[in-house]
Amino acid sequence: MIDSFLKCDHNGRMSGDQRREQILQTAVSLFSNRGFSGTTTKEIATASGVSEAMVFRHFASKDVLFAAILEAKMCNDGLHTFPWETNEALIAAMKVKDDFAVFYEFGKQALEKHQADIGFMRLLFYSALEEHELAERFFGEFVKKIYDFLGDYLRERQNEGAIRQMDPRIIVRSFLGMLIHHSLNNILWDKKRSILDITNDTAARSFAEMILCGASNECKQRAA
Amino acid sequence: MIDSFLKCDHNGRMSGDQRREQILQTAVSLFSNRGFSGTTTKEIATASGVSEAMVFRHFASKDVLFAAILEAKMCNDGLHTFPWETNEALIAAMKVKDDFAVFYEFGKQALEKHQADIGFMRLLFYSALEEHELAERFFGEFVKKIYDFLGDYLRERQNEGAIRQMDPRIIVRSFLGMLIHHSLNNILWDKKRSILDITNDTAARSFAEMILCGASNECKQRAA
DNA sequence: ATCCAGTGAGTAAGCACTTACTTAGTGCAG
DNA sequence: CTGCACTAAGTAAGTGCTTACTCACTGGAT
Repeated sequence: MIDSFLKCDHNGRMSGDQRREQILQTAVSLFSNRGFSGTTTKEIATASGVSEAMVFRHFASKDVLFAAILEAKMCNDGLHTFPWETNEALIAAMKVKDDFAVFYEFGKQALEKHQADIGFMRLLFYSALEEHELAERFFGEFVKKIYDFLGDYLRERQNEGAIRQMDPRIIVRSFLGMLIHHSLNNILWDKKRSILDITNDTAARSFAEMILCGASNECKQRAA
Repeated sequence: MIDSFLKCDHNGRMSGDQRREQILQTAVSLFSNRGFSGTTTKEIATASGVSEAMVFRHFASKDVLFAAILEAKMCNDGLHTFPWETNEALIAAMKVKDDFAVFYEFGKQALEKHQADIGFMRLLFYSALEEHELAERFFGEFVKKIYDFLGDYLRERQNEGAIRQMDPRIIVRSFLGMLIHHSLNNILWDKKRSILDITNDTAARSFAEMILCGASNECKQRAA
């Protein structure tokens, strides 16, 4: 149990579970860099330091390997832990109805999560383009719930007169748009941040400010 | 010249130029649906109604075919015609400094362009993930100029006191984020629009309103 | 008779996946 | 503690099929 953690030599013989996990991680990295059809089982084997046959001993087919990755990513990588379940600053901000803090905390956590798992982000996009299961499940099990959660909060604040009367889902789409597009720029289009190089904190702050002003009752910008 | 346009029968014998163009269009569709490595030359040939050999008569290799697509897309599909060069409502709005109309017209045109060429959008994303040349060129030759253009307009309006003092590139990123994320939802993640089903007009109107309120001087949302 | 769009039948390399086999670790009877 | 049966980790060398790409050839229009 304990000393299985110490076995970090990738060249030697591993236990079945260890090797399986290692092949899985290698495959995540390769799939996220080159896509499903752009990655060969030979490459996965070589990068894992084993022969191709070992890949097929642990995963019956390339498709099964991909499915195992989905399962692992959906279970481990906090897809079932939502921001409002763990982020205490966010929970506190919601209790006292500090709208700015709510959006700021939510945004910052999202941006940091994106940055921490670029591989998962890329995998998600590949999955969406190639219409693999991951994209659909991610959308159904995660994104929809975010719309519900933020939408509910906004509706509550609308009833209290704090926020302008409009479809709250449009506000959520706008805010998520800012966050995800910003991350996408950093990950995919402008890795060197030549156009805009700001910290996650500045970004979250700015986006929260803008979305709140945009949704506030005070602003008299034409609604016609 | 003229009657070459009339030859629409895909089965018969075509002129070299016609066939080349047809193979190109077929390839665009297939690459955008399955990605580069997910599409075979055989598929392209069959879908074009010719033998594989014909594909290689017109394009020396699969890579050359892809490069030809990039060239065609960059030249034809309005990558060198910017919104502010053709959209008269936008030009007029800028003259009279009707900020809402500027963002509304810009946004609506963008959303409609995205919707009209889903294939190109998908190709762009595949290119970005697979780090093909298209993504880089598109970003350098198109996106950067949009940042410059909208940024310049916003800076001007800041000097006139109409817009709050903040980095105008953050405003541009927020606005483009709303637009592109919305299109991406419709194209990639939520094709059936189960979360949010609004017209391009409603979307452009809402986003323009929100970005302007968010950037206005009036709103007193916390800046700390 | 001469272009030239178009083909059938290839080739060599690469693909996912399998087989037949070897080696290293483990428990346990003597 | 040793030796041996048993199992699990690992491989080399394939399988048949697909891939990108080639070439000698054909038939219809000018």
